[in-house]
Amino acid sequence: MTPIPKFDHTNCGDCPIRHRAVCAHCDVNELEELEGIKYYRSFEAGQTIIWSGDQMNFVGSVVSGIASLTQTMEDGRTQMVGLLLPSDFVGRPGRDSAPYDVLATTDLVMCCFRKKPFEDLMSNTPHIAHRLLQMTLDELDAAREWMLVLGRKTAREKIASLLSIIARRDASINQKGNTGPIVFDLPLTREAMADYLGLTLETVSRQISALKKDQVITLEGKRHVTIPDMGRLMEEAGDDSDGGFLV
Amino acid sequence: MTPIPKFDHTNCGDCPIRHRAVCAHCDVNELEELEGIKYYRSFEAGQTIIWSGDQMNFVGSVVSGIASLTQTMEDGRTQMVGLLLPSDFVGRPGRDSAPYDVLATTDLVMCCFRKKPFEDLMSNTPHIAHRLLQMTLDELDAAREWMLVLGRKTAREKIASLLSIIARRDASINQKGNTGPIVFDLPLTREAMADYLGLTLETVSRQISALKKDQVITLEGKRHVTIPDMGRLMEEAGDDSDGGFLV
DNA sequence: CAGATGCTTTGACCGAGATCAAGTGGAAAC
DNA sequence: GTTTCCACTTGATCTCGGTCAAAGCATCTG
Repeated sequence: MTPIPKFDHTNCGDCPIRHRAVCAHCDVNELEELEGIKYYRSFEAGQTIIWSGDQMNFVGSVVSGIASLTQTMEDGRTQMVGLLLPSDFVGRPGRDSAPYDVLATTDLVMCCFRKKPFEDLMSNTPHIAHRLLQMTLDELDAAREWMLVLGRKTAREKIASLLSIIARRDASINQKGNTGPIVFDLPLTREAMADYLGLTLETVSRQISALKKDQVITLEGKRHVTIPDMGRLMEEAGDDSDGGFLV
Repeated sequence: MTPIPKFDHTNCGDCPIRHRAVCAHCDVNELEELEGIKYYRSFEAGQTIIWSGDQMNFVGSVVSGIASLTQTMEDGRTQMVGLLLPSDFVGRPGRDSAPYDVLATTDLVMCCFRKKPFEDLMSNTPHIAHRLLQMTLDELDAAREWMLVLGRKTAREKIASLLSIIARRDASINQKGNTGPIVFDLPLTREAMADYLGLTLETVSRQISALKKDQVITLEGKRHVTIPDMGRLMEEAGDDSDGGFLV
């Protein structure tokens, strides 16, 4: 059994997501207030964090790991509707039941705030509300980008799109020079990718094999991906290769 | 040639979207400030309001009519990513170029604010910022709902989903008693529906014919729809028939 | 070691929806 | 009136991705 990831810093100043999360714009005093109501929770890969319809008595930020928002129909068809990376926000102030299942896709640490105190704090500190608005607008843009992928792209383009998103994010975190091949590990199973892309896991597998055969990507094992030419991948994704993207 | 729709009220107090738009929570003083920077613009059906990539020097609310946000790939494939109804907000404070094409789907009136003054006003009036956050979160929910439709539903379910969304909205505006058949006019062409649903216009047409044949809907002309049994339509859409929806 | 178990790959076949191609019907234009 | 136009419908055919089925492969278990 995987040990639950440990996490025990308590000082926001040391926090790895300090300047990207909902608290990004907070000054020292505001941060102190937040420290008063925050607590950490860890989840292991596969765990359900919140069930759709459940009461949500906290909101929070992903500190490390990946979570996903998922919708399921009665007959079992499921669609991932959000991929939450470190610094992303979970929960909606002003609403108390969850509209989606929230799953830990990898081992995960969250920085949680009890909902009521957070809401109170939010109404007094415009910095938090403003940052949350920014983040929500960014998520809305991402969701709309994804609607194009779901509605109009072919299976191959969908896979290429997902790979380029993951690659881009990884590049933005690791801050490397942007020349040379990009290397990363897929944080999702084939099934999770399928749920994200509106495909079956078989099709995901086939398209990954095809991209490998055509040397758009290289695979070591099932998860370790190398992208020799990012421009090529973007073409395969059907995007402008100039890739004018905000991260 | 269709005359451009007229609109000449200037008093926010009389405005039909007064309590649903971004100004919903404003008090009299705030409203007065808004009145100072607002102006109306009319568009006729089919006009492009903003091109993707253009400088946006205003933001605003849809007062009447319907606008759509659309993304287009180089080869012409297009996906609608937003359907803007009266009271919905257009534009993003803090960004100056548009990420999508904005089209007038029907004749349209917008209440516009020059961007800079609006941004300034927003930072001083939490009522506006807060309302905008609410509205953005609602749009994000709608976008995620739509991701399930695009990713996992069949063509028939997609059409039924779109019809039930339009029906539900119409019911919420017209505030009728919720018994008896629902009647409305489709505000979209077959092609616009196809762009919304990630289908071709031929498939849209076929599925509408099929729903008619199966008596889920009745058609007079091409656009006038009657829904004898809303529960039945929801079943066809693949939704829980209890329809726990916020409007 | 053998046997599970979970994730992944691959093959064979099928069908929903796309594509290509006419044709309909109503309203505006001449 | 008839011509044109546009939104829409319907048919025939093709194809991409889904479905069903089997097997590969790594890790854990006893």
